[in-house]
Amino acid sequence: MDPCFFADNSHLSCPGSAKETNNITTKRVRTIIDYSKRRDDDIHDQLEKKLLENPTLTLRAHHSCILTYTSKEHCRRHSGKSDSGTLNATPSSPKRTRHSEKLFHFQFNCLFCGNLCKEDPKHPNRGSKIVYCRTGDRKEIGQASFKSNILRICHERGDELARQVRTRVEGAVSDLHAVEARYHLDCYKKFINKKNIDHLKSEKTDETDQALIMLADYVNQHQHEIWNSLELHNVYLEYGGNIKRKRMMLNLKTMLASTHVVLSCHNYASIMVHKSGANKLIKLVDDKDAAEETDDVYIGNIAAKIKNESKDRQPENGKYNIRMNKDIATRPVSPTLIKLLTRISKSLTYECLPAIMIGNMITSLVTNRYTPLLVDLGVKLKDRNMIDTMHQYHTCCSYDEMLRFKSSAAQSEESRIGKQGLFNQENGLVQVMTDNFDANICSQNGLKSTHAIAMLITQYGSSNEVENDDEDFDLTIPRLTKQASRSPELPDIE
DNA sequence: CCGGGATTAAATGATATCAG
DNA sequence: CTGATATCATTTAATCCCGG
Repeated sequence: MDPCFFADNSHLSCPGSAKETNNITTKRVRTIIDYSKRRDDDIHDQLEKKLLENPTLTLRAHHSCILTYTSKEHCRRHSGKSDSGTLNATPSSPKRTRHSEKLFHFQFNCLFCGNLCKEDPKHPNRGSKIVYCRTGDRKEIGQASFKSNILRICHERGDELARQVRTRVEGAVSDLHAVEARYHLDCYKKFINKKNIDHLKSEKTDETDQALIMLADYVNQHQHEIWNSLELHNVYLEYGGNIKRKRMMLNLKTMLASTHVVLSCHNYASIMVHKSGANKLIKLVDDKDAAEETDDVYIGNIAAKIKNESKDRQPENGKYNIRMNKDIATRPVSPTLIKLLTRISKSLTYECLPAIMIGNMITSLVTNRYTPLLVDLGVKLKDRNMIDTMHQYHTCCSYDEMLRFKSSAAQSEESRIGKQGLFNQENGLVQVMTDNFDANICSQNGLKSTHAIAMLITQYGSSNEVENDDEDFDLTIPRLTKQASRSPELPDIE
């Protein structure tokens, strides 16, 4: 067999005689010369000499060797980072698909909170009671239907939750009972609760609270007096105000922020005083550094707490989860962190995915282990570039870890299947059903038709084992060591 | 602080797939 | 078939981390 031209001609590592070499046409030889010039090596000199001697020169070489040699990518690698401009080209952003949006099914999710709304067959009485929408309209004429009632309350509430609920309700093609809508009784109660609605309303109308404005005027007129919150609230009530003391103080504080200060101490009524008079009471320090220092202390405390909680919840090192759901994803997240996040934004609550993501990222960074969610995301991303990119942001595991998971999963599954013994006739009759099926336009053969057979193998009786498995099925698989995941032990074939 | 194992990013090589 | 590109596993040097 003729040796590969590239075997001793370049720095490429040619597989040598391991594979058959191919005939290389004269045309291709010329392209090799071109690339050789670009690479600035001595191959083009050699080849051009040979070509002069024999204008119809052909060579023997491995196809892949030529591909590697002439690949733009390899040329770029070879020529170093001189033209690294293209290197920094950012990878295309991931496509936004419809299924990346949170899905809502009337049959599975609560109409109001949007969370899973299904009875647990094992514990039917556990959790909030589930109500199924049964009737379309009220019997009495003139009574608003359940649907229009909800829409009315949505209008009254006017908050984010109401917006979501309205989208759901209006999205129902027909009546709610027709789409088998359901909801948690508690959620419904919370939703229609008058107090909650009033609370939302009062929040909105704070700015136009006449009683508060009058109170502010009153306080302004008596600049030299010192008020405590109880006195202020009494005056406020006299003016016809209707919100609680604490909230009133907060609102008043923001209204009078430029002229008055509020001095508060835990368990004592807050004191409001004009800034000019405050120094009589307490020596005021307008020191930014001091404020920052106390901030530092607070942040330090919270950080330490979150760190400890995260460490307590670190995922087991030797196990991988094989299932993924919100519960598993939330497990490693520090509750304090969630509290903090919820304070920052209402869209970062305990239940929402971004908060879970942030929590997982933090736990992973603190404990230096990948949480199940990160591994899951890594597997989902699949593409190496994506994984590398997202891993830089620590939103998924490293590519290596993903490989390791796959390898662990494969080996674990292999041993499990081995034990199943579906094809062992001693466990019961093995039944095989086959049928051919019609052409699928996507998978046609050369004759533009498919000739495919579907096969189903079952065994009655062998399900016993599976059912047992289901009861307390091990939801984890062992995490193999690096070495074991790379060089799998081949199963013994008997 | 240090040593050694574990992990990682980047480079590389091999093969598959795409497009003309 | 050719050339370009995508995909993927592996190697390697650098870095990290943990226990002593």
